[in-house]
Formats: sequence, C-alpha cells, structure tokens
Amino acid sequence: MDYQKISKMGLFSGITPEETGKILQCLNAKEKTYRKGDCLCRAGDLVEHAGLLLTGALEIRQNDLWGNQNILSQVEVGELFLEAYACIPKTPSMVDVWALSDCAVLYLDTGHMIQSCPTACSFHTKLIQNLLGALAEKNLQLTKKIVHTSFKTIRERVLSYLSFEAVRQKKRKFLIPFSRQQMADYLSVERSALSKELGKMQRDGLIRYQKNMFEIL
Amino acid sequence: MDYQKISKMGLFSGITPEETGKILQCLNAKEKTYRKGDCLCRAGDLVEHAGLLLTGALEIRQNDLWGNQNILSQVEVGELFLEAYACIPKTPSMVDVWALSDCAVLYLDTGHMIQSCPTACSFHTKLIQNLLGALAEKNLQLTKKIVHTSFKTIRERVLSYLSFEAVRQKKRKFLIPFSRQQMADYLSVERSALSKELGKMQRDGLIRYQKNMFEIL
DNA sequence: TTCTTTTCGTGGTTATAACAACATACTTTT
DNA sequence: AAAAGTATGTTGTTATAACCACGAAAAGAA
Repeated sequence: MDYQKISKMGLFSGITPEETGKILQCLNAKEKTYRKGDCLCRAGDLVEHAGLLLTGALEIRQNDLWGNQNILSQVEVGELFLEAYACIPKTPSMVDVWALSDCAVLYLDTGHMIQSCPTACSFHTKLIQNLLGALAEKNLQLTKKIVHTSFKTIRERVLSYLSFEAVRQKKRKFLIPFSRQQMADYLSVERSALSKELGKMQRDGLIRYQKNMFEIL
Repeated sequence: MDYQKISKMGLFSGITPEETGKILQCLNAKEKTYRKGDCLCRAGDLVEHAGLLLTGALEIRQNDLWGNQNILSQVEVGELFLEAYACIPKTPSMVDVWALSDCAVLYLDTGHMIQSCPTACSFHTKLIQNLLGALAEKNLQLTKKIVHTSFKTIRERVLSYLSFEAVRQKKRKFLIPFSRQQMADYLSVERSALSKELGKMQRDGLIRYQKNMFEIL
C-alpha cells in the first residue's frame, strides 16, 4: 500500500506517512479493486466499513422500484463513502454504490477509529477530527441537493444548481461533472425535459452552454 | 444548568452527570431561550456553535427567493442542530432555524470538543463518539428526505414517506409529526395537491387516515 | 359561549413536466 | 474508415401538479 499517497488524502490530513501506515494497520484496512460498472454495495446491504476511494470514480445512487435512477453524489479520489452507515452499525444501506471506472478502494473499520487508544496514539485525535469534518461536509452536500430539488420547476432547479456551481468554482464559465442524463438524475427531472428547458433558457438569454461547459449571463 | 437532565441526552450518553458538568464548562456552553416564532438562525449566517435543544421544538427550513417553504427537518428535545456548520468553520448556513414553541438551547463549541485534552479527559472520547453518531444519523435523515422527494408523483412520495414511517414506528397505524402544510413542505409538493392526492389514495383503498393518523392497507 | 383564526378539503383552470418516438451528433470499437 | 453504440436535442401528446378561490371544520382567544 502506498502510504505516501494515502496520507495526502483528506482523512489523513495532518498525519505523516509513517503514522498513516500505523493507523491503517490498526484500522484493519483492506484494499479491494473493482472494474468499471461493478456494484460495490446494494440498498439493503449491511455496511461494516467505510470506504476510501484510492483510484477511479464512484457514484452513489438510489433506485426506486420502477427503475428510476437518482444520483445522490459522486465520489472522487480521496473521498469517503458509506461512512455514515459504518458509523451506525446494523443500519442497512438506502443506496447503491457503482463504479464509474476501474477503481481501488480501501475499507476502514470506523469502530476501531473511534474506540481505540486515544491516549496511546496522539494522531488518532487528528484522524477523528478529519472523519468528523468529512461527515459534516457530506451533510452539506446532501443539504445542497435538497435545496436544488425542492424547487418545483426545472428552470429553478437548474438555476439553483448552476448558481451554486458558479460560486463554488468562482467562475461564471465552468465545467460540470455531469452528463445530461446524470444532471437530470441529480436534479430529479426527466432527461429530455431538461434538454428542452436548457434550450429555452439559452434562448431566453439566461445561460449559454455547450456540452457540459456552462456560462451564467 | 440541569446537568442531570442534560447528561441523559444522546450527546452525553455514557457520560455521568458530574463529567457532563465538567465538559460543559470546558466547551464554554451557554444557554439561551427563545419564544415561539423566533428565528434562531438565517441562511447566510456564519455558525460558530452547535445547538443542543433542551426544551421545546425547532424546525430547520430553507426558503427560496419566492417564499416557498422547504422543511428539512424538525428538531426535538435532546437533538443537535447546526452541528455540521459548526464543524466546518466559516461556512455560511444554507438554512433557517425557527422555534415552533418556546424553547431553550445550549450552544456548544465543537472546536473545543474535538481539539482539547484527549488525554486529560477520558470522557472526551465518548463525547466525540456521540457527536460522530449524531452527524451520521443526520446524514441518514437527509438521505431519507432525498429518497422521498426524488419520486416524481405526489402519490409515490407519500407512499415512500408513509412506508418509512410505518417501518420506523413498527406499526401499520401511526401518527405523523406533521400538519398537512408541513407534510407538503417536507415532500416538496403543494398543500392542496397533497390533500387531493391523499383523498384519491383513500378512495383507491391504499391508505386510511384522519388528521395526522395514518394507516397503510 | 361567541368570535376569530387557522387548517383542511374540493373544484376548476392553467402551466409544466413526463413520456414516447425520432433525428442528429458524438464516441468507441473493430 | 466503417459500424455500432451512446448521448443529446426536438417534437408532439398526455398526465399531473401548481395555482386560485372558496367553504367547511377545527382550534384558539376573548
């Protein structure tokens, strides 16, 4: 395992590569690889470990009984996933996790992360701070999606999403990480209806776009 | 301050009243009271402290620019609120917090909670575990709301919500904590449209209800 | 109690999104 | 480069929810 690289990830920020190595042993960390299109977790599964994405990309989805996709979030390298379920033992997952590309995942035992040796290993404190920050961050991500999708019209949802994205990237012209279908799933609207509305918005002079490059006017 | 009572709340579970008292001093805890209808926090405010609700009830809302209410969650006695923002300094709130009744709140400095004396005070470890659990729990709450509102029709949203509630309360006949308006806000639909759909669903033999008592058939 | 205010259900109208079907453009594979 | 597959935009139709207005019922205050 590449401690050097792993110690650069958010969860280990402020922790040296050597300490990271020790922690990973202590947490019983196990690496696992997947192929593009693999399913890492299905709704209903019991989650025992938090995942840390080492390479590739994942998508957190929720499917209803009629097959509608609902994208909750995307996971990029260095981010945690399923950490909330791992922190609350015996709670079945509400979501699916899918590999968007080939990827490698490190599974961590959050129980150990919290309970063990707070006196012995001083860096445990830093680790817990980081975990706490990650959970809080995820919280805001979810809230953000709720804010977008609570609007009633597609136009409002799009504007809400694009405004946030523009602020986050600090540009009026920016790329979004979604295809049309993904953007529609994220905003909980129908793809072709989204295309239609985007076209209207461009004609109305609100936005300009090509593919996944958007500009707010 | 009533340490006896406070130590019974989730955040202090596993911590004695005496230890709770010490922790509260250490965290620079301050109690504040509000009247029904007061606003505790507005979107855009910088949040420095997590709130612990001692008495009364709160509502976490998000309002769009056109005045639509969007209920993110309700806070009951013993629960934390704004804890995610408190854990990530300098992030402005996306939400409003309103008092549904007269209430008392204890404000806690989460920074101290994490950074200080992990060796000196062994109960700090337990406290952090509890905070972590609370954040994870809130995460699942938000995910649940997303699951409900990602459905496209009112009927599906209602069924999703009622099914979850039935499972949670382990009864087929149960009370919900919402008025019609609140239920509509939570599911992001229009009140009268919700009333209409509920009526249809009863006629179709799916559910039975009176006021906020519901039964799944 | 009576009066006031709020909540809830109903009907009708209109705006809007879902859905289906198809054409075009863009990717990927062979 | 050709072919297959995928993504995107367009159109028209239909279902559905938002919106508005109103009356009844319930809750709260005087």
